[in-house]
Amino acid sequence: MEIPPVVIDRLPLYTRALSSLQTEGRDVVSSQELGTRLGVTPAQIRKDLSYFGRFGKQGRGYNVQKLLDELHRILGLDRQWRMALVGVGKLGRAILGYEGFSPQGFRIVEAFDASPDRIGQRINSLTVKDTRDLENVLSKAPVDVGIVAVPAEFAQDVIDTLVKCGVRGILNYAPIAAHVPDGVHLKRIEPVLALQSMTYYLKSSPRPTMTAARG
Amino acid sequence: MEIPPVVIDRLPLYTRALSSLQTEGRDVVSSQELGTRLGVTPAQIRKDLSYFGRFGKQGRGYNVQKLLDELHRILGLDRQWRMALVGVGKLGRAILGYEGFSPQGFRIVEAFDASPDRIGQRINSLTVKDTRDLENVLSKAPVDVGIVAVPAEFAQDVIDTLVKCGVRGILNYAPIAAHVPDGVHLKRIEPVLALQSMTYYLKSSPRPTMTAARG
DNA sequence: CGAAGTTTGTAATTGTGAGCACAAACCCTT
DNA sequence: AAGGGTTTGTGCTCACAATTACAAACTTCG
Repeated sequence: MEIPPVVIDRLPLYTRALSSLQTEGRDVVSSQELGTRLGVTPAQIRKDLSYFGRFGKQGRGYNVQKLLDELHRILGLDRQWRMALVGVGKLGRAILGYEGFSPQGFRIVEAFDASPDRIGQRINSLTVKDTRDLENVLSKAPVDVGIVAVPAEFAQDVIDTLVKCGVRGILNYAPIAAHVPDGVHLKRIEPVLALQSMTYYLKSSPRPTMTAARG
Repeated sequence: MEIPPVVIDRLPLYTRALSSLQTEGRDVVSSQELGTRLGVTPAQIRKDLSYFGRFGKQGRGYNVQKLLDELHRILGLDRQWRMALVGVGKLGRAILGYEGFSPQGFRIVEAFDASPDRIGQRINSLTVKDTRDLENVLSKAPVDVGIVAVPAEFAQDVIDTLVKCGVRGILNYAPIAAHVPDGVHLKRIEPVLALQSMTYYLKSSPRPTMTAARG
C-alpha cells in the first residue's frame, strides 16, 4: 500500500507531541487531546495512524510510550543517521553549530568546501575537506543525507555529485529549484520562500493597532 | 474569490525562476519552459496564474519582465518588509547574519532577548533589546513579521506577545506546535521535521553502491 | 496572404485527501 | 454484573486541487 506523503509529513509532529507527553509523565493520550495540542482534527490523527496498524484502545486512547516506539520504528528514528555538509560559509557554519540535530539522532560526520582557505580548517571538531574529494571520502564512509549550503550557482552540481555518491536524502538550503532523479528525496529549507508567500496575506489587511481586540 | 494557499505557495517559485530568466536576458518564456525549470507541469503554472489575470499571449508565452512585476505586486514584494527577531542565541545570531533576506526586501530592524548578558550587545549594527520592552518598542515602530528563535519552552509566550503587539506574520524556528489566532500567519522553519519525514523513505531501501547506474 | 506551428486560458474530468458519523470495543462506577 | 460514558478504526461523503483536452489567439514562414 502507498501512503500519502502528507501523512508521512505529519508523523514527526505526532512524535514530538508524544515526547512532550512522555516527559510530562503521561501514560495514555486520546486522539482528541493530541489533536488539540497540534491543531489537527482527532479524526485525521486516527486515520493517519490507521495506515500503519491499530495502536489504540477504544474507550482509553493510545499508550504514549508504545505509540512513540511505533512511530520511531515507522519513521526509522530508532537509529543514527549520518550526514555530510557541503559548504561551510556563513550558513554552513551555522548549520554545523546547530544543536537540534544530534538529540534526534542526526549527526554531521563530514564537512566539505571548495574554497582553499576553508579546506583544512577545524570547525566543531570536524576537519573541512575538499569538495573534489567528496566521492572518495563518501565511498569509504557513506552517509545517508547530504546537506547543501553552497551558493545557488553551485548547488545543482553539488547535488548531482551527492546523488552520484549514492546519497538518497538531501536537505537543500540553496535558493534553487533543484532536480533529482526518482528515488532521491529532497527537502528544501527556505525561509525566504516562506516569507514571500506570507506577504500575500499581510499586504492586503492593515496593520492592526495594539488596542484592537480579537474575537 | 478565494485563492488556494498551495497556489500562493508556488508563486514565489515562479518569481525566482523569472528573476533568473531576467538575469539571463530573456524577454519571453512559455509555461512549458518555466515548468521544466521548476519541475511543475505547464498546465499548473497557467492555472495558477489565471487566478490573477491573463498575463500571457497565445503562440508566444509570457513577457518575463511584465509577469515578474505582476507577481511582485500580487505577493506584495514591491515594498520593504520590517521584521523583528526574538532570541539572539546561536540560532538567532545565525539568522541575523543571514544575507538572503535583504536582497528580497526583508529587513530585520529589531532584535530582542531575555538574557541580561545579551541585552545591550551590538550584533550586525543592531542593539539587542529586552524582550520585556517588546510591546513598547513595537508600538512606536511596528514591524510586519516576527522571527522566533527562542528555546521551545518560551516560544509560545513570545508568539502570544508578538500577536498582542499586532504582528500578523510569524516565522517560527522553535520546535513547537504553536497556536495563533485567525488572521495571524505562521510559518515553521524546521529542518529536523524535514529530516524525520525523509528517513521514512530512506530506511527501507538499501544504500545504493556508487557504481549502480540510474535508469 | 494563407497555412502550419505554438501557446494560452479554461471547461471538464479525474484523483486524492479531509471530515463526518457510527458501530464496536473498552473503561469505570455502582 | 450491568449500564453509562469514552474512544478507536473505518466506510462514506464531500471538497478541492491536479490533469486533461481543446478552442481561440497569436507567430512565423513560405
